[in-house]
Amino acid sequence: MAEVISIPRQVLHQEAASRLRQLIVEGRIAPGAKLNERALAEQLQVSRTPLREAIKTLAAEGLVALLPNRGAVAVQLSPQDVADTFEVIAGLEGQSGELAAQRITAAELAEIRALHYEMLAAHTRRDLSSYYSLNAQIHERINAAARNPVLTQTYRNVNARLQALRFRSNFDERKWQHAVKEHDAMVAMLAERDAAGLRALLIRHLENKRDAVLELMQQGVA
Amino acid sequence: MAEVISIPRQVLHQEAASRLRQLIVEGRIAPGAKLNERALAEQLQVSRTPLREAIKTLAAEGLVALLPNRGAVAVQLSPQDVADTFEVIAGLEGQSGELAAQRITAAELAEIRALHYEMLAAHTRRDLSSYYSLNAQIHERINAAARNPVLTQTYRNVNARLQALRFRSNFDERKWQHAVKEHDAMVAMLAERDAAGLRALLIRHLENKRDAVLELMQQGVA
DNA sequence: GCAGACAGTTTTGCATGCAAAATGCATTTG
DNA sequence: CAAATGCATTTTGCATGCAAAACTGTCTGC
Repeated sequence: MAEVISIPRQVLHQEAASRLRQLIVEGRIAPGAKLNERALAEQLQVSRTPLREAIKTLAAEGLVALLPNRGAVAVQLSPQDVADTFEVIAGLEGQSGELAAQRITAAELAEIRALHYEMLAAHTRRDLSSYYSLNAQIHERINAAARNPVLTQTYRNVNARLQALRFRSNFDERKWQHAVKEHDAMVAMLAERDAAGLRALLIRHLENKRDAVLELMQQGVA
Repeated sequence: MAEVISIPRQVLHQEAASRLRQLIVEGRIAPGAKLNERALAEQLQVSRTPLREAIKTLAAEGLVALLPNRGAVAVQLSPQDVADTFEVIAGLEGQSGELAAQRITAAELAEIRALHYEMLAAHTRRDLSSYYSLNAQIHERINAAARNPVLTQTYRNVNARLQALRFRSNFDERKWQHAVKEHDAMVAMLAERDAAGLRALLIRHLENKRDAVLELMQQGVA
């Protein structure tokens, strides 16, 4: 007889944390929105105890803010917060690129190149959703090629706070063109194992993304 | 009549997290040691619920590891973990120095210089405890001068994992001398606002610390 | 007409109880 | 004698209950 009871793959508080993280990163819980424990617990089908543990986890990751005796809210980043966060991400990506250029294997490089071409296709089709996903994958792969799990975790953690924002950026055609060009250069520098060059390029690339996001924020789009 | 009941300055789970963090960072809970919820709750004078929330916070900070259905243990870093962590810290400190050189005020610089002289005094007296504390303070001040709260938080978070280890390093007289010299150069470069130079110096400084710590680990001292 | 007080409700924060998983230990078995 | 088995105990993970704080809306007094 087959298993009747479904086995939870993770413990509940981790499952709850994953799903809540996704809700926030995807913007389905708006920045600044209050997290009502009872309502969220019902939505996620867990009791308040594991949910509260999940909230503490996300608080440590910087995705929610805790207001003593007043619960938790999804973080709302000020333009200054966004600028600061991009500055840190730029440093982390720069380091990732620097290390990746030294440590990447041919297979990894080939995979990044393949993703890059897919991204070009998405750009040509003006398929923003695919473009965004492929873009994120390429940056993740560069990070992975640096072969430093601590760097990867730190990068992911800080990056998560920006995901909701970047979701709608790159609408400006000229900036989009420019970002694609920068990606071209990235692949070339990776192939040439140009550590310093890739580092500098990634930092500029992130500065451009920062400016694009800040501009959108000022227009009230994000 | 005066207040009879003491007002808890923070909510319990945050208080518990602070104290537990301290226990781990100071090495009073050994790396790899299991965290028994009932015993810890009694020691910290809280019930298991806020303690469990505190443990989730520290897990997100990377100070404890969660073993599903088997509780939590204080992290034990392998030499590779230590090397990876130092690599990230080096990047973060390098960036801190780079930004600090651009943004530091005269007052901040003066304070760092004062701390530096105190550190020289501690070194002359072979007062390792004071030296260690002043050393950490100087690095914190440089970080603060970078004026980026996200960078500061990220730095603190990653750095916390190493605190227990560095506690006993720098016993090697020659390396100690060299570290002090590097600190001399740091202050000079800050004064000259030499961003690139300070960045490079801090990275080298951290590489030296890394090597010292790894050496001690191999000797089984830490 | 509006600030402030007040009662009712909601919500958070914590303690406790209970089921399931893990652990320890003695006994059995090959 | 080592490995395996079974039982008792411990420990974790979660649900629930309760007190205190925060919020809401109403009413009173000026």
